Amino acid sequence: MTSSPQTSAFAPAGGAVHTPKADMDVMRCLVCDIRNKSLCSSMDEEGLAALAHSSRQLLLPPGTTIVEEGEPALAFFNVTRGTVKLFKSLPDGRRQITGFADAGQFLGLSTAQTYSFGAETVDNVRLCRFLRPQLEALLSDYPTFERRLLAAVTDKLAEAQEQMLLLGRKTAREKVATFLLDRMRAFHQTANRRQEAENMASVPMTRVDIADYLGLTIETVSRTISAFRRSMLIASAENHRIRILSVATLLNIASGQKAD
Amino acid sequence: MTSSPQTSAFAPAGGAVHTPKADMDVMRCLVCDIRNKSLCSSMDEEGLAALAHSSRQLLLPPGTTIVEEGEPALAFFNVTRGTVKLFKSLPDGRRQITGFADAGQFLGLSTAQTYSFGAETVDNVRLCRFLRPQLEALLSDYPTFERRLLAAVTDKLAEAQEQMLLLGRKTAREKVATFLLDRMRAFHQTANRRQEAENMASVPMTRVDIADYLGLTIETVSRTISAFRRSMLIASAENHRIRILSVATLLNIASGQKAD
DNA sequence: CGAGTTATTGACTCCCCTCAAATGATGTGG
DNA sequence: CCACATCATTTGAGGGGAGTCAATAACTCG
Repeated sequence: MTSSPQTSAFAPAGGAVHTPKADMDVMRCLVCDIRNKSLCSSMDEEGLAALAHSSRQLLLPPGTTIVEEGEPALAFFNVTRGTVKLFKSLPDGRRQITGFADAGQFLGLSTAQTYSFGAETVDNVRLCRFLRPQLEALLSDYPTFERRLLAAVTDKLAEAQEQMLLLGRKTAREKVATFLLDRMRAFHQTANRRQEAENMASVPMTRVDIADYLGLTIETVSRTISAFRRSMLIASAENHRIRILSVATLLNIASGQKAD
Repeated sequence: MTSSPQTSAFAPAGGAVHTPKADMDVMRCLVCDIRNKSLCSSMDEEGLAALAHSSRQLLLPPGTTIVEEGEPALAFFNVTRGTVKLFKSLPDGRRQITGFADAGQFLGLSTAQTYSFGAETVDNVRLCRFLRPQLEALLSDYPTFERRLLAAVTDKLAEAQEQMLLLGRKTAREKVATFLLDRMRAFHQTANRRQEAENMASVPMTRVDIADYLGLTIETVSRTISAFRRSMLIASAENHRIRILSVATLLNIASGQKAD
């Protein structure tokens, strides 16, 4: 909504006077700590400025609705901090979480007029919102950006297929093992210091969310995690974190070998 | 393989002498009966000629492997007739079919060096194969084609999310009802004559495939279909076809209402 | 510290799986 | 055209893994 005059430190010479706010806005993507990950990595400096110009940054507390199933698909988002859950529901309230979008992931793409899924923040989330016309302009103006988005959606599809294998054919034990390893990888990718990330998994979501993601009940999730803890495969850590004590064993379990 | 002399009435005037083979090749997409559906619909006549030039047509019998899990991802395919199954497997043989690609659907997209899934024909299949460099050239040369592919992948992702809801949260009864309705829609889209397609579902795949698609066993699939038949919700027809007698009731079941 | 939320653990149930056998469909050669 | 082999599907009987219901324990945050 705010249409501010945009002339930045990197802009070609010109005498325009501009507000600090506008300055900050155009800088946002250039200094963003995930500009080299995610879709944004397809952009050069000029492109990053265009991204900043096309988007608006949002800071949202845990449990905030980002998009609602069935509502008009007006915007596209890029997560730059925190974790978002995507889900679909049945009329009686049964819910399936189809994925978690961590920092660097996008969400909100739709060819239909309305969203076919809901999205909600898990923890404190920072994201960039692109309204649809602006996203389309970016796609047209920056072929590398469009190519990068195509690749990102393709990756998401491969992920979805992997998750279908999990939901349709894995046991509870295998599901939870897979989940913990995935969370370890996610933490590894988003953690600032690699050292402390070693064998650590970030699990900011509740048991309800985990159950709805794995197609289980909270009781089964809880029992399975307890069993892993008793078997010394994992150990609890502070701040919704779990330390993986035996990656190899969990890998075996996750891929269906019956090795304990 | 059979190259029959093909010089058609639609060929542009011009004195160039060319082989019948080349003629046929360049015409293939221009006369394809699904050129207005699928990705190809993004192309004008010149584009269709480019498509034909970039691809090779394959005719495959049932049970033929198209791509193998873990093999180099060298090609991209567009199904123009028949049905293809896509799947992922666990080391011990458990399998999840992640989708069926009917006429007009694509398959084989991958950002990785290797395919993360397998694909096999269900019945007699005709498809167009694009080698990777040629696909990439098409994407660069025809922006509308790339945009269309992005939309197609986005749709596939939405489908995958719907299937995750099914796999994770629906009962056997709900799964089978959903499947039958989906097959009805698929038949509706690909049938030549709309009249006979009314309430008809094409089910060319075996019980094993259906079970692996729905995350069930063949016995449960069979029992559930038998129960629907006894309840007069469906009736068997010739040629792997099923007539839906009560779409409304099946819709209720598929969406989780307990209405019989 | 207490009220509300979230997680764990236990006892029991049930839906779907497993194992097994019969029936039906498809194709092949005599 | 039929006998026979093979494969796919159906149906039945019984068992088990995850769900349901219920109570307790452990957080979280005024």
